[in-house]
Amino acid sequence: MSFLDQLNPQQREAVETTDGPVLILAGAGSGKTRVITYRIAYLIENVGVMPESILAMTFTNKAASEMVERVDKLVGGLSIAKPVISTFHSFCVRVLRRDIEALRIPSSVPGAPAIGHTKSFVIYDENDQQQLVKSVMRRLGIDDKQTTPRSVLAHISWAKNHMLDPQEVYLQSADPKTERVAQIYVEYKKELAKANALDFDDLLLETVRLLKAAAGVREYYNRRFQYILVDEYQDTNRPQYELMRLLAGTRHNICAVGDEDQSIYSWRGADIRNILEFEKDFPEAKIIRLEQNYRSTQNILQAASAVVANNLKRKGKNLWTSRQGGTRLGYYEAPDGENEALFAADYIAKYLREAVDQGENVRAAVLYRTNSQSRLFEEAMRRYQLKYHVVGGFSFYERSEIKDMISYLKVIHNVDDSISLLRVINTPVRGIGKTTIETLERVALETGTSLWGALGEATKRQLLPQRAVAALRSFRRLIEDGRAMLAGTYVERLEDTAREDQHADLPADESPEDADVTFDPGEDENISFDFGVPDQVDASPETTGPVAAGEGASSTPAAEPGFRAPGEAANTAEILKFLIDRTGYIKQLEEEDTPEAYSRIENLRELVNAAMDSRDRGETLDQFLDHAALVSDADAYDERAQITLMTLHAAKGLEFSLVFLCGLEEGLFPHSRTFLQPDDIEEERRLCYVGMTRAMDTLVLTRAVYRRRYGTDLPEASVPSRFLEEVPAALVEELGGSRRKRDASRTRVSAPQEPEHQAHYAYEDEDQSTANWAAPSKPQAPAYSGRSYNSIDNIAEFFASRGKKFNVPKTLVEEPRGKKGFKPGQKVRHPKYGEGTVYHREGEGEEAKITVQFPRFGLKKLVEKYAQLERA
DNA sequence: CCCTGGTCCCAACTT
DNA sequence: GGGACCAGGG
Repeated sequence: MSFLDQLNPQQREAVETTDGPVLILAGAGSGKTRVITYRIAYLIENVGVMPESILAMTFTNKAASEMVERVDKLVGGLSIAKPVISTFHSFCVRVLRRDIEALRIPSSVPGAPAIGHTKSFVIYDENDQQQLVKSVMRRLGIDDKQTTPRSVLAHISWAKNHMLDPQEVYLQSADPKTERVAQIYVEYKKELAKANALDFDDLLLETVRLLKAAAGVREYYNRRFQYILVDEYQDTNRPQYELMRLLAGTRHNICAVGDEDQSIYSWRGADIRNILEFEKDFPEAKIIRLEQNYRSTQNILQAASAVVANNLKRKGKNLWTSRQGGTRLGYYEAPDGENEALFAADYIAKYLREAVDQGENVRAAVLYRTNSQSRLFEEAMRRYQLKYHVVGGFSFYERSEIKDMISYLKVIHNVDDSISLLRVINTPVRGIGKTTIETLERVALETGTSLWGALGEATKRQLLPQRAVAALRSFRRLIEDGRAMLAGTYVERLEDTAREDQHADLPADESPEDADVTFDPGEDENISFDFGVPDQVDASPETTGPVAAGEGASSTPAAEPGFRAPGEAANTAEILKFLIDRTGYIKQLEEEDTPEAYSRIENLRELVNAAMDSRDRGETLDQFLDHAALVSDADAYDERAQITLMTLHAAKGLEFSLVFLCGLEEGLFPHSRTFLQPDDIEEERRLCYVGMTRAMDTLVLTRAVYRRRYGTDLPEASVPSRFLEEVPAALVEELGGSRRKRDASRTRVSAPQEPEHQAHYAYEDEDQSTANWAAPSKPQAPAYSGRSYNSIDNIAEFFASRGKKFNVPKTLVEEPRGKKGFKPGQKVRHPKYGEGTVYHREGEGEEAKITVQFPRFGLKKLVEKYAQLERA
């Protein structure tokens, strides 16, 4: 095969060793993804393996979708059947949707339903989990001041990742706090079961339990998947490891790929021993090392290797590259976080411009330790009118209006989902208040049912005032009608709906109000807010997979795209429209008549669009919900974006011509929470290694001398990250910063190495500023106080004073004050959001804020002075 | 019962 | 900078 010629001997061996266990130790940039994808192609084309009997597991959706794409390029069009390439969690959901009921056990009470989850289970995200823990703690009377729900949840998750059940946590507990956690854990589990819900960790745990307990199910998957690949093996945790072993069956055609130097998820239970002891698990294993790095220059590789060499717990390896030399690493020491971000924007702007001039297509990334650092970089990029893409951060599915609608869908899908029910029972307000809910909760507890069950019971027992009963009945009908639509048995009840809500007297599809939520068929495909990867991953088993849509007793038979005949099951989009309409959700927002409200309406339309897309893919409601739970818009990693902002964790597996590694300060990176454990520091160092090795040509390290912790606090002086000290000085070039002698603690900057630069530093004017470096723990006002470099003018001034050729964009320096004065109705263009219409204006002169409606981004409030708006 | 505004924490990484 | 929670008035 011709594609094999593109591989080096080790890669080729890794591809061609198809049978038996193989461990591929793949150093950074050594062509790991290439090996996996070629191996899949080789199995299909050369060995004649059926595509659908290949299973590849990754950690992130990003990695999965990239792999799908690359495999498609190699073997696309050969067959309709595709290999299953999926994250661990997505894979588990599919298995559970098919077979979880095999875990059900008959009730001890004759005639009572069996115990255990059904196929209609819902997935609880972190928020849901937190609500659940909170309510359990409230009920147990545990003060959540000392034991916060957060910490309890973290503890429970830790236990789950190590496969400890509540009893084991209790037995191992040595302090009252852990005992309380065990107690909460028990109740938490019960509540999940009652709600027919699984949390993220359960997805893995229950799948493992299922494959262990149900031999038939296990055999089914063992027959189905003959070749298994596991990516990022160094980051597998205990449940993932067991899952892998169960799936490998007795055939052992397992191929694990990993790099112990890139293990960065131990906090999620990843056990580095999995990779270190692969040979013990599979004595017949073949080990293949990929040590040629194709990505980075020698300088970058050498620097990264020097840093990670400080770790004691590693096997050690020799990565080499044929890309001799290269530019030295840059180091820039910014006075503060704002300046650090502006420097990055400036540098990247120049870098990209030069590349364009030379006809090169390059990509740059800004990497940071914590998500909250992104804000400053975003602002800087906007000021420089640079197009950028942020990975992570806020999610579409985290917006309250979206969560509300998703919760409605979840309740319709599974009425026992009490957390979701609680969210929507009075949203929009329908007169069901605290007292009513408390009564329901009490009844639910007494009768051992979910809140939905309590709803009927409380009405029957006449425990509530007439008003509340009426409100509850209205809510109940809404949900029942939604369920009837789903089942295809929905019959219009005019007399009910008319009394309840004047909107409900028409089926969703024909309602005149539909203009709010529906788009013309010709148009709606184009108005898609990109909040998910194209779901080839989930779609693949549709055609061939074991988890066919609507199989068995699934409550959600597949719906035809387009309209439906009477009596046929409604699809997700139709139910959504029905809900929006019947609850009057949009109508209420319209009455609010605020920019924010219209923005929410816009988001709801996007949700309907998403549901229509889902329908067109032939997905059922549960698949739509699974997607919403597992695939966040953070995964919409846009490869075409020239500039990407993200955390170091999110950058794993990616590469960029230029990488900015920012915030290299003790306490931030390495993070302060890792100081206590030497092992944690080693993990931070690996994270640093991962970040550095993302760079192909240019790597710039930066640090801010002063950094603000929260928005308004006084900035604190920082100590340079220890990782900076570990980079060999010979490989580094100072980019106008004041990098002092190696040992920060004894530095008084008494003898500046580069006086001409130092002298220009504003904070050098005052003696005390240098003292801050020696005693950084004490929060202190910046020594350059009185002069803030946050304001635009000062930034320009600052750079001017330093004599640096650091061109702050013109618009920053010469403010076109009052020149614009955009008025409502006017069309404008924004560098990031594109064309929009001015909606509202408030304030005077340069402080004026204008609200602009952008077709794809909804309403944005912008300060006219800063927003780079143009007439369109 | 509902809405508002003030206050108190907080923020590590991800499925 | 911002979400979660609570007190107090309508």
